[in-house]
Amino acid sequence: MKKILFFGTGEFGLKPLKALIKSSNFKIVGVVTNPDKEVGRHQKLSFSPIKKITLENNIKVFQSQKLKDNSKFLKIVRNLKPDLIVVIAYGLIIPEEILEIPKFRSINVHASLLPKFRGPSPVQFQILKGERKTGVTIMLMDKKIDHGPILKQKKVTLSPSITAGELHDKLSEFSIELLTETLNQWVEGEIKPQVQDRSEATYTKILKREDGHINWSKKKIDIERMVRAFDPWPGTFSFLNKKRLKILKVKISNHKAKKTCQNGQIVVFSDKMLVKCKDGFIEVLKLQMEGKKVVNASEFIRGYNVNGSILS
RNA sequence: CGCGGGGUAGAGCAGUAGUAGCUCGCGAGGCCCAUAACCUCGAGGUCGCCGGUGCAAAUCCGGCCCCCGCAA
Repeated sequence: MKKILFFGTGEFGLKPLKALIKSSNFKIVGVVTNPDKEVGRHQKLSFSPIKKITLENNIKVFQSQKLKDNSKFLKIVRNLKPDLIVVIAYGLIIPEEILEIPKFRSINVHASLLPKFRGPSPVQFQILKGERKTGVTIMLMDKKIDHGPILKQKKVTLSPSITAGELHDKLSEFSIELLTETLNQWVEGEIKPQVQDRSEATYTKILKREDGHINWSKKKIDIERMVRAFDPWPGTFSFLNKKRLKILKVKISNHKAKKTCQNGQIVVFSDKMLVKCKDGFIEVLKLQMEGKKVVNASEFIRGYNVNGSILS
């Protein structure tokens, strides 16, 4: 049984971690996850689902603000004598001196077809860019982010209506089998790592809340993709009368815009809510006014008199 | 005690002291070849809960419950 030290914080690694815990070929000797945070409306201290499942299985949890130049943590890892390190959605950069400890190296699961969409937000950016294919890559880690040699990769077709949340769950699910299969073959020496083609590399940045602010002078297809790409996080929004209006679900409209319409202007047509953008209208289907509940556009129109108002 | 908005008819909203309203939905009838369109009439609310101050409270004061935005 090979000993694995697992690094993970995000939901993405939850199911794969569960699978490794159950696996008879591997033993999780510890889980490293980000420190507990004050979270939610009342700033209550809470910890990640990864930590919860780890504690439930009586596995040691390590939480550290920083790993770089942290000799204490380095010592802990050395003492655990892991055969492998597995990193999924951890959230911090892991120093090379730690990655180099295990005999079978350190392995990362990444939600894109590397070398494309390296970086922290592959799921969102693949939808944003309108990719047709996506997938999961299992790779060896080195000093650079998402740069190491590929062990295994599996492609999936990307549905044109999927949201980031749905794709995230789908790829996470998809990772379970791929990871265990890859690890088994890797420790048996059955896989030859393939170096990434550097010339094909693209990068994603970490998304911030403000990135969800819709620019209505963009094309309708870009806005539609953005709404799906940022669902559920960071979400897309606009402002109506200085109040924040979350735009939760939209559809590309085929209605022609009059010349007098300006970008961001709301046009109520029948019981539809259309918003002017660069090359036509986006139909808003579901939205939420600050402090209010989520409503369908038809309900929203009845209560608020917004025909002709401008979203900014 | 992180900051803030809100709980009014089935739905979404307006209404800061004096007999509760709008849009939609619902019911009945009408117009029409016909209709999700239009017209007429109608049903449906103890205004989140409890207490207080007023001649009078959805509206002012206090407490409680629930929902939500920001922030993380």
